[in-house]
Amino acid sequence: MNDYEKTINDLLLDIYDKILVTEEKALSRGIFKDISVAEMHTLEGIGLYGNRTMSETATTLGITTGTLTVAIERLVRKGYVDRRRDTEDRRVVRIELTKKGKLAYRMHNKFHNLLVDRLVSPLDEPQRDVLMQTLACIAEFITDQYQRYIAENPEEEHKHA
Amino acid sequence: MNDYEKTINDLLLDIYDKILVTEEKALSRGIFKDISVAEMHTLEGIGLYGNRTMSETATTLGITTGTLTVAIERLVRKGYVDRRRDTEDRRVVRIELTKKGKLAYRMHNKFHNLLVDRLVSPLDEPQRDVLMQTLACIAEFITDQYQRYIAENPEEEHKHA
DNA sequence: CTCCTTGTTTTGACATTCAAAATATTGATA
DNA sequence: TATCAATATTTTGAATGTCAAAACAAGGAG
Repeated sequence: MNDYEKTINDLLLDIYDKILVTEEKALSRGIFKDISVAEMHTLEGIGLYGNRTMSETATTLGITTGTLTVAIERLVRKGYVDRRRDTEDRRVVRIELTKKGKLAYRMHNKFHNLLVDRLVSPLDEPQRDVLMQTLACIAEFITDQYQRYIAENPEEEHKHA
Repeated sequence: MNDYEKTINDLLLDIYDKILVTEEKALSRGIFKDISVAEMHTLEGIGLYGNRTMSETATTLGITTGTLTVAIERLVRKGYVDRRRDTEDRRVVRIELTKKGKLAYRMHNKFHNLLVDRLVSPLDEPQRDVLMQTLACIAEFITDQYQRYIAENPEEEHKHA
């Protein structure tokens, strides 16, 4: 491990260490004090263009449907999510963000947007291309690793969005 | 947020998410199957040069002492940590990694190093520069937010290592 | 109509976390 | 020295997040 790699490693550790706490605190002070990072993640999984089923959403989030049932239970109670049975196939449950849920989603996204903006704004056009290539390359590698694990456990097809 | 920024955002989220899952799976299939990511994090908090107290370690990890007590309980039972009362001040409890704990710590470090190595090895020089810049920018952004939170809560000085 | 399949919920278990109460020890002081 | 406040840790009770497996409900093929 050379100096460059060591620095990258340290940066990654630092980011991972602080990001969760920061997000959690940002949430707990905002307008939507009553949802956790995990719950926000669930809102993201449902997405703005709702009408997705429980299983679809669970797959997106990489959790079991049982876990999602419990999470949705709470989010419905808190008024962030709407849930109703499909009229065509009454086994299916459709979930959707309420107005409040969508608002929370957008507020949280602002945090991400701010970060990305900060990231790309100092870069000129060629550098932006390089950034895109770099991230694409890393994403490809890590997806590869990820798929390898999935391959060993074919039952868990966590198709992360 | 334009298309370019949206793609960057999606790539970042995807990478973030998959690195976490990869780490978790790597642990659960490695030699030390019986410890979770959180437990490994606790081992990291204790560090190789042991003899730290419960409170010191809890502060490093950003958790309460009560939470740490429970975690250490399990890690002692599993043979990763040694715990004994300080002979000078018998209120104090000193914890330390066992041989097995140190081995696990080092193995996990290797995993990180290998991951970073594989991540950057396909990148050319300009890509590496952009990567470094980008991570530094993210770390700065997060640290910034993080500091803002610390400033509002001076009592909780999470001095992350 | 029966039975298999599919989508969801329920249940039981465990990990992680906090806040607050309980416990043990120290050190200062009346 | 006996007492008491402060300090370090553990214990307790509660919430959240998670899974696997069982239970339930509905659809669809014969």
